[in-house]
Amino acid sequence: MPGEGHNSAGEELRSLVERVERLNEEKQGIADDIKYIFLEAKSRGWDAKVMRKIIAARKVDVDTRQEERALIETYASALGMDYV
Amino acid sequence: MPGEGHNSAGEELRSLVERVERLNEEKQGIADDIKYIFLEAKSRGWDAKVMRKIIAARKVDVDTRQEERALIETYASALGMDYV
Amino acid sequence: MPGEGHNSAGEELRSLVERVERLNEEKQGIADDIKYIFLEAKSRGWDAKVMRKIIAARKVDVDTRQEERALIETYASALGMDYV
Amino acid sequence: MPGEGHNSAGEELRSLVERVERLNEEKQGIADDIKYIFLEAKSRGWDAKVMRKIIAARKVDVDTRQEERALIETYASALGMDYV
DNA sequence: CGCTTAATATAGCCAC
DNA sequence: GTGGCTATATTAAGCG
Repeated sequence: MPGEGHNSAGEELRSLVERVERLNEEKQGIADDIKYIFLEAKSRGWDAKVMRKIIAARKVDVDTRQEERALIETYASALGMDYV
Repeated sequence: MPGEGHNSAGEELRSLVERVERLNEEKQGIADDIKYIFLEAKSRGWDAKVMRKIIAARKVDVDTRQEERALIETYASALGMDYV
Repeated sequence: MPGEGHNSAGEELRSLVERVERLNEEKQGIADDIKYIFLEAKSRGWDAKVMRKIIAARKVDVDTRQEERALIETYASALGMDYV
Repeated sequence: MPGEGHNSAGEELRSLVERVERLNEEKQGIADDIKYIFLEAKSRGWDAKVMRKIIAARKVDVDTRQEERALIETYASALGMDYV
């Protein structure tokens, strides 16, 4: 452990731990906000499961996906595989 | 799907989706901050894995933790294992 | 814990634990075999990273993927999003 | 890509990929077997989570485990925490 | 509340 | 040997 013999070692650790805990709380708060939005959407008749799929799909940048496909297809064609 | 026939249905869905996406970005930002703190801690000589255990332990009370440990020791003893 | 008072409880637990451990060893052996194949492929000039992509792509059944896309596109069109 | 111009290059790649796929299937089969054992254990009243901890513990020797625990306690004490 | 799926954490591997 | 990356294992969330 760092700072052996210095009484400030515990303070440093405490500070690091508390910073993480504070951020974890913020993160949880945001997760709660998201959950609330899905509840709201559901109450308006939308399907949360499909919404999640859309959000996941949008997360993958189109260009990145196309680049990946080009790379994959180069090799896939060598296998004669049916990659749609 | 709600609002079939109203052109505002897509807008409502879009709004909901974008609100979730915005919050997801914030959440990811915080996750990155946390990761950075663990890197900083590591660079100062602290063990990130142990820190995570400490942070998890601070979330549950002493009794709960003792019960979990007692259960593990019971299983270990049933196997004739040295579990310290 | 089950079998409280029966001396066979520990035997049952031991049996379950040892079955899992045995299977874990087998699984590890196969993982080693796979690692060896990638080393062999590399020595023949193939790119392991791309091979992994191909393997992952083949794992997703084409029909399943197309069904998912149809579902996603239904909703995506409501957002006017450019899902390629 | 190796063997450019030789029609056997694709076949070599295919062979490598299929060998990996075959082993992945075997590996998955074993993973399923393990999952089944935990279900069986659960149905007999054992706690799968505790069993996993026991199995993990059996992989490391007593000294290592004691050192890890001592480190956690050192951190906890630096924070003035009750860690039992 | 159990069962399935997503998020997170850990560990192993590879390249630098 | 350190740091990023991938894969696995564990945990939490969501859904019926």
